Formats: sequence, structure tokens, C-alpha cells
Amino acid sequence: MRRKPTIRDVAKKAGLSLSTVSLVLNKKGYVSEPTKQKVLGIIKELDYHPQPSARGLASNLSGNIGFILTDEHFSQSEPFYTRIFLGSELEARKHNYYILLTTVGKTIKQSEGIPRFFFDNNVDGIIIAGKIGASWIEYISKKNIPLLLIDFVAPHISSVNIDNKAGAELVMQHFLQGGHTKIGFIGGDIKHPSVQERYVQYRNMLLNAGIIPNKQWENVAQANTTMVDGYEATKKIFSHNGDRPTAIFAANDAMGIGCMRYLTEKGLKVPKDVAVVGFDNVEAGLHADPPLTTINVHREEMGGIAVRRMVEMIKDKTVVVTKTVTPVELVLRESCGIGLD
Amino acid sequence: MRRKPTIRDVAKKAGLSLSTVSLVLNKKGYVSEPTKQKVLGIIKELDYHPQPSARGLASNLSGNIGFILTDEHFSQSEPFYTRIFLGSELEARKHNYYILLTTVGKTIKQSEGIPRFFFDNNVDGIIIAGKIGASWIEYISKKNIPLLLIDFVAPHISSVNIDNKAGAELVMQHFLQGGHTKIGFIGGDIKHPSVQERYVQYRNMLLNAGIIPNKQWENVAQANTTMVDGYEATKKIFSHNGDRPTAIFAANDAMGIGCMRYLTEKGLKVPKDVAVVGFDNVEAGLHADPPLTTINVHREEMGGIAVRRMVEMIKDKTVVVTKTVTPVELVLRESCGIGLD
DNA sequence: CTTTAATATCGAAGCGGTTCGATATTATAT
DNA sequence: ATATAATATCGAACCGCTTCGATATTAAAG
Repeated sequence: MRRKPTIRDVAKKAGLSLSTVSLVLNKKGYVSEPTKQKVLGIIKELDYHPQPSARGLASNLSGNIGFILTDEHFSQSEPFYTRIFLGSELEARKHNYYILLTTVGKTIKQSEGIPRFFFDNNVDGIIIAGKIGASWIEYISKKNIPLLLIDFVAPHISSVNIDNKAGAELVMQHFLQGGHTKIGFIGGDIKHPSVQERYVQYRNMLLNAGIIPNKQWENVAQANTTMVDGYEATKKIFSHNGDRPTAIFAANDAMGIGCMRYLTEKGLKVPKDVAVVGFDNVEAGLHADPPLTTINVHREEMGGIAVRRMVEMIKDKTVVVTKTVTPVELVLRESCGIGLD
Repeated sequence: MRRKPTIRDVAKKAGLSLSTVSLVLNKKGYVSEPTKQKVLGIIKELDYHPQPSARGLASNLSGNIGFILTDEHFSQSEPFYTRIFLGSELEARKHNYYILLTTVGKTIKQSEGIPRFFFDNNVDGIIIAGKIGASWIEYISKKNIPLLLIDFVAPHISSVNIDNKAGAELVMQHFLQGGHTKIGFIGGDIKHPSVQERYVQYRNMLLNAGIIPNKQWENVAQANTTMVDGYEATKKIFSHNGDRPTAIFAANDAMGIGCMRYLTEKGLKVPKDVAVVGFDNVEAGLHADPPLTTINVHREEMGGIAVRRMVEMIKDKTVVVTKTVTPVELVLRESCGIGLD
């Protein structure tokens, strides 16, 4: 059983020095085309793969990207952030990076410790997906290591986000075109930037259509955005006997499903009595009864974009804060009762 | 901004040689107690953390454990394997290991490439969670790197498993004690060892109770174990007009939920007309209507055990194949209509 | 009181790369 | 034709740690 080939083996076989081989490996400096091809050929022939530890030691780069998720986000039943991670992992492979996935508590205090890669200096950059406590962002910022957020924002930090504005616009346009004027909104955790943006655009669209938003039909007071929160929020809107909305825009699918559940229990038919639209295009919405109309979000793609951006940030440390927005589209199903003939 | 301290800084400050510091770091060789304490003190004082790349290079160990999940398992809406991973990650931290999570296709052919850590020699061991194609197991076995399976088995490979036998026993005991004798079983993908074990024990328990299993009341022909499979399997059992079971043991919660959905649609009441019990104790079962009685599985713990075992395997390469079984318990909810007064 | 074994510490080699400065060659500008 | 710059390759130092063999000291055995 032969040892794994090292860069020395490649150099020897090519009749070149280590440095030259290293240069072609890293696409750095000057190497003539024939030499390059020769080296590449030998690398393939020997099936040589540079050893990450050796590289790391010499270059003071780990070749790893830290990916942080809060416990909740990671464990939540809908694989939303999980899918984002998947996209990141796939993209990272292409760039020869490894992803170190770790979960933390919402805030540093609540966390089961601080990810070890911070101490070990074992990541070249950090990606955080989803809402997280400011304490973390502050902590990481001080480390002077590239940081990127996905589906969350913070001042002076680059991020990759959903085009929430466009999404909310699609939903509202759809409702308005369907003849609805009494449109409600449910969305817990209004502090989450995504929820907020959806809410703001909800109101804008109403106003643009000459409709005065009815505070009674809004509920953004829930702490979270789970199915139960959707249920409760809807209950609050429908439990009085005054005028009621004929359409509900739920800040996400989980809440939309909770909303439909309440309505159904209450004897109201979706979409006949009340139309419901969610956001995120999560699998559960497809299995809901009726299937939930929603806004599709490109999760894997967001993760991929984030990695690409991170790789750039690692290569070029000049700080330029970028905010990338990923597109969305309307997914027509039955819960809205419009346009599916 | 000061440089990160290295082992030299520690050695110098302690008035000792590098080697001695290294020995205490790795708990190897002979170091007197006072020296050890002194070194440990200085390490804390300087906040010294050994650099993984340097260690890796010198010791020819990466300090990483590869964790492989199939795409499906990772993306499935219920965070079952995800939770197992979480348990692994947490445990890995304690042992100073990093986990490299990667997803692959079911078989090597279907995969978007082979995880890079195999080429890079960047993992000291591999954990696979869930059912996976034999091609992968074969491939990895050849690599001569410790391999451990979670919730899956293969010849001559160590594994950490659910005590499916005990779980099935609990379910059946419960049904029998509740007076049921007409008990059916639904479980797609009978090739999955966990499903198989549950099924085998289902039959054993019937026979032990002097009941002859009725093939009409079993359906293990579905390809997968999703909600839809549960729905379809139940449909097949209930669509004829002969004698019908009064209780269904579903191989997992997803199928149990699908089963209840079919029964409800069909106008049968759960648990009045048909009692249903699932397996896995997945969150969705809690939200089902009625909430699903099930068998709890310690997911995080399984992940943790796997890592502990893997760390042993890495330290001591003498091959001893172990099969660890983790306990389960009955979680009483309403879908079985028994024992909750 | 030796001899042998266990304990404690150290020096130096080596792990497999990267990178800087030196050197040699070729192309471009003056 | 000569100075200058761009291109091509190389040697050697170095990254931070582990580990092996050597040496020194202390304890146990004969």
C-alpha cells in the first residue's frame, strides 16, 4: 500500500521545483503554459491532492467556512435553513472549501459555548443564516473575520436576502386582482427583518390601492412565526364579531397553515370564505388542506450565493458591504381561490 | 494587535521545552504533576489554543469526522437525522473534533460527486446516518478509515441503532392490553432494517399472543415511508369490505399521520374506530389530529454515542465491530385511545 | 550498593505545503 | 546596443505542532 503522493512526488516526476508546482496549484505567479500543463497532467496521473493541514499551516488559512445556525432554526421541522446550508455546502465544494456547521443559542449567554473554530482559528469566514442575537454579531465582528448574513441584516454587515418586498407585492397584487379589499396580515416576530419588510409592503400595497389598512385585521404580536402563532394570530383577528377580512396574508407558510387550521375549526371555508396566502414555499404547505398558495424562495441558491460572496471576501479583505437580494415568485395553489381555473 | 500565542510561547513562559508542553497537551508520556499544572495554568493564562492545521500536519490526523447524510434524509421535512447530527456535533466539540457534514446521493452514481474529504484525507473517521446505498459502504470500507452507521446496518460495520424490537413490543403490548386483536401494520421500504425489525416484532408479538397475523391488514409494499405512503398503505388495507383492523401500527410517525388522514377522510374516527400508533416521536405527530401516540427515539443521544464510539475507533484501530442499541419509550397521546383517562 | 526499570524532560527531525527573494531568461523600451 | 521590465523557475526559510531517541533523575529490585 503506497503512501499518498505529496507535492514532492509531483515535483520530482515533473523535474521541477516544489515552488513551481505550488504556483500552478495556486494559480499564482508566473508559470509557462507548457509547464503548467505538464504539472497538471502529473497531478492527475498521480491522483495528487494537496493536504489541507499542510496548506493551512503554511498559508495561515484554514480552507474552512463556519456556518452558524441557531438551535431553533436548525431543529425546526421545516428544513428552511437546512436547505440554505445544503446550497452552501454544494457551492463550497466547488471552491475547495469545507463548511463547518455549528449551532448556537440565540445569544452568547444562552449558548452551549462558543464554537470552537473561533478559538482554534479554524475558519476563514463566517456565514450566519437566520435571525440571531446581536451579541453574536458583535462578538464575531470583533474577531476581524469576514462575516456574512443570510436572511438577516445588521448594520455594516454584508448579507444575502429574500426579495421580501417583491414577494409581498406579488401576494397583494394577487389578492387585489382577485377582488379582495379586506385583506389582513398575520406575522409574529415583527422584529425579524424579513417579516417586517413583508408587513411594510403589505401596507404600502393597500395604500397604493387606495385602501386604508384596518388595524383589526393585522396581528404581528406573536413572539414567533410557528403554526401555533399563526393559529393564535388568526384567532385574535376573527374572534370578535365586527367586520372581518376576506383574505389573509401570512408572513410565512407555517403561520398560513396555522391560520387555515383555525379558520377550518371555526367552520370557515378556505378559500371560499377566507383566502390565505403564505410565504416561503415550504413543503408542508403543499400537504396542507387546501394546499397553500405561497411565495417561492430559492433556498439552496441563497446558500450558494453566500458562499461565493464569502470566498470573494476571504480573497479580498477590503471591506465592501454588499446586500444581495434573491428573487421570488408566486406559487399558485388552492388556498387563495384565485387564478386556478 | 498581538499574534496568537503558539506552543513556543507557552513553553518559553513555562521554562520548558516544546515537547513537554506538547505531552501535556496530548496527555501522553510522562509529565510530573506540578509541571502539568503549571503548563495548564499558562495555557489558560495565555488563552492558548493549538492550531488544528499544525497538529494535523504533524500527527497525520485531521481532527475531523465526516458525517454523511443522503440528500433526501437531510432535506426531509422532519428533522430526524438532522437531530442526530446535532447530537453528534455537540459531542464532537467535547472531544475536540470537528464534524464535516456532507450530503450525497443514495448511491455513488447518483451522487453529485464524492465528498472531497476522501481525497484530501481530511477526516479521521466517517459516520453515516440513515439508509444508504451499498456502493457507498463498499467504497468507504476500502478506504481503510473507521466507519460507523447510525440507524442502519451493514455486515462487519459498527452501528448505533434504535431498539426497534423493544419499541415494537411496547406498541403491541399497548394495543393488546387495550383489548385489540385485529392489529394491522403499515410500513413502506421493508428493506430498511429499522422498518424490518419493527415489522418482525409486530408479527412475533401477535403470535406470542396467540393471534394469527392477517396478511390483509399488513402493507409493507410502499417504496418509502412518507405521509403519502402511509395514506396509500392504509387505503389498501381499508378499501375492501371484508373484516378490518381496529388498530394500526405505523412503522413511523409520518406514515401514522398519513394513515390517520386517510381514515378521517373515510369517515372513520381515530381512535374510536381505529387506533393508530406511530414510531419516532416526531414533532408533526404532536400537532396531528388527534395527537399521535408513538415511540420516542433519542436522536441527539444516538448522534452523541456515535461520536464517542468513533473517537474510540480512531484512537484504537483494532477492529472490533460493535452494535449499540439505544432505548425507546412509549409516548402516550390520543391516537391510540388507551390509557389516557 | 549495584543493576534495572520507571519517570521526567529535552533536542531535533519532520509533517507537506507556501512564499519571498534570488537568479536566469526573454521581451520591450530607449 | 543597452537598460528595464516582464516572465519563468528555483532554493530555502518557515508555518506550529508531534514524536522519537537521548539523557538525567529517581525508585524498585536483586
